[in-house]
Amino acid sequence: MLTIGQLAAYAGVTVRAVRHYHQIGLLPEPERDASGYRRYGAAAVVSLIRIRTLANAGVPLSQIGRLLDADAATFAEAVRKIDRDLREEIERLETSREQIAQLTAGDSLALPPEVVSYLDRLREIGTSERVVEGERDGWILVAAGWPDRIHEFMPGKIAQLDDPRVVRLYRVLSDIFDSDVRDDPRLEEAADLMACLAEQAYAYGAINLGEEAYDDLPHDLLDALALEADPRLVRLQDLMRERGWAGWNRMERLPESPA
Amino acid sequence: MLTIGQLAAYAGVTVRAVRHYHQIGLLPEPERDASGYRRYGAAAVVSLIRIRTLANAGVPLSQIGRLLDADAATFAEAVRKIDRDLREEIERLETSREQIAQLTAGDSLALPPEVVSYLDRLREIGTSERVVEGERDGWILVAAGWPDRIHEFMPGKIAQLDDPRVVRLYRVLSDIFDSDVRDDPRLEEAADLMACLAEQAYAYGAINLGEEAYDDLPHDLLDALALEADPRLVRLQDLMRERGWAGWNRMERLPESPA
DNA sequence: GCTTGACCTTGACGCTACGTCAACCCTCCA
DNA sequence: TGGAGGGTTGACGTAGCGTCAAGGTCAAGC
Repeated sequence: MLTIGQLAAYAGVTVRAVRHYHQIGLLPEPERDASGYRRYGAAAVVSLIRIRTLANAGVPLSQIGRLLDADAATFAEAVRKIDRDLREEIERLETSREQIAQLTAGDSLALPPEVVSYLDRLREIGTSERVVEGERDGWILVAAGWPDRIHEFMPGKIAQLDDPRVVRLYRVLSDIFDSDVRDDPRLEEAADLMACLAEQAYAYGAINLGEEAYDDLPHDLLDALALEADPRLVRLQDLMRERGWAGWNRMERLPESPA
Repeated sequence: MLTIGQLAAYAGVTVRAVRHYHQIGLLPEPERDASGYRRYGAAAVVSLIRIRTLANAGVPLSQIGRLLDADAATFAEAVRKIDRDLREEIERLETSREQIAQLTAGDSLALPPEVVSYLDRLREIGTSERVVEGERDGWILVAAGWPDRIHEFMPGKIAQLDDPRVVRLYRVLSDIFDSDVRDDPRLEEAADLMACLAEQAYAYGAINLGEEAYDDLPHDLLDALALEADPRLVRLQDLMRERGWAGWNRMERLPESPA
């Protein structure tokens, strides 16, 4: 007669595993000797080896019991199902591997490559890290909610960076938000630039077009994100309203009012 | 301000997952409103999306916190390690798939193919299912403990089945163990056959040879297995001893005694 | 003002396949 | 006779949430 340790050693498993199989009813509890020790016969070794063979093949313990005394057809069917599960799991992990291969560093996290190069170009034209991070977070929201449509936006955004007024705008914004001045006079200049750009876009019809096409974007979420990032943006929003523009991520021309 | 449900919906995760991230400190708990509800800003959506991006890529939650604000070098190193882990896991599952592909049906469980064909040949020569199962269990023990050496045994065992005396032996044993007779007279015939075969093997030197080479086999375990399977084998063992042979799986010639 | 349904709260157990104490008992060997 | 090295049960820990349970809250329609 064998002790639990000897049984485990013969089958190449741990004592704990054997007790676990007892607990879940996979291996029947053997007789105890006078001192309460479990005592096993040679047949238990065979049972245990058969269990381990299936377990090593990736069969969940909950199914091994049924499988061990199933007919050939049932067995084959179960084996097919387990193989399917394994294939799916492997595919999930392969996908994970591809995903992490994309994650080289900070920016690329949750962002498609064209946005990453847009952010890089922002840095090149002298945009401060704070402002770039703000842009990044905004694009993360867009990329998460509208992964397909982001490809429509980016070419235009990247092209904008060739406009010297846009470059100037980002530099001014960088200066403003890198300082701690509460009512920065440079906010006026920024507002002027933005109004000017909005005017142009409106003339080209880009804004009306956008209004319809991008109606489902989470503009309020993007607005909230910006305002959370820096309260001075509230002031900038006011200045824009003075110039006849409302909204933040989506510009709207206000009805003319007696100023 | 967003409720937890809205936050979760924006990021494409479950409410439970968000609460879990709070619990493990991955996502900071937000302020509560008057009624105790959690209220989130837009920045929380960005944080949550960044977390999910890493989690979807297979990064364990316990590491995501460190990773989100790590420098590029640390990040790259961590990504490499995670990729290694994923590769290992995939390889383990691939191995599992290969294993279950082998497990077509009953016998092949835990047995190499040559043993399976040996068992099939046993059936062909008219061996009963009970005896075949006994043989199978014995070979499972041998295959588990000495997976390499089993290739040394099998050719000889398969060749033995061409000997009409061996065929006769298995048929007699099948008859005996399929019946319920306690002191079956056919046990005598079985003993005669076994003694005869042992004598021949001894003459060819197969037994002495085996004695040294297979000294490390678990003969006592194999003996125990047989005796557990059917108590009538004890009687057969006695009969063999009368004929000058001891042991069961490994025969030994007894010293001649005045009988 | 009341109901109803959808949403929020905390707390707790469940899942897989065991690993790892803790606290204690039993056996064997020098 | 004592110590090493077995064995016993019981309980918690792992990863990442799912899924009740037992309530409190909110918004809408009557």
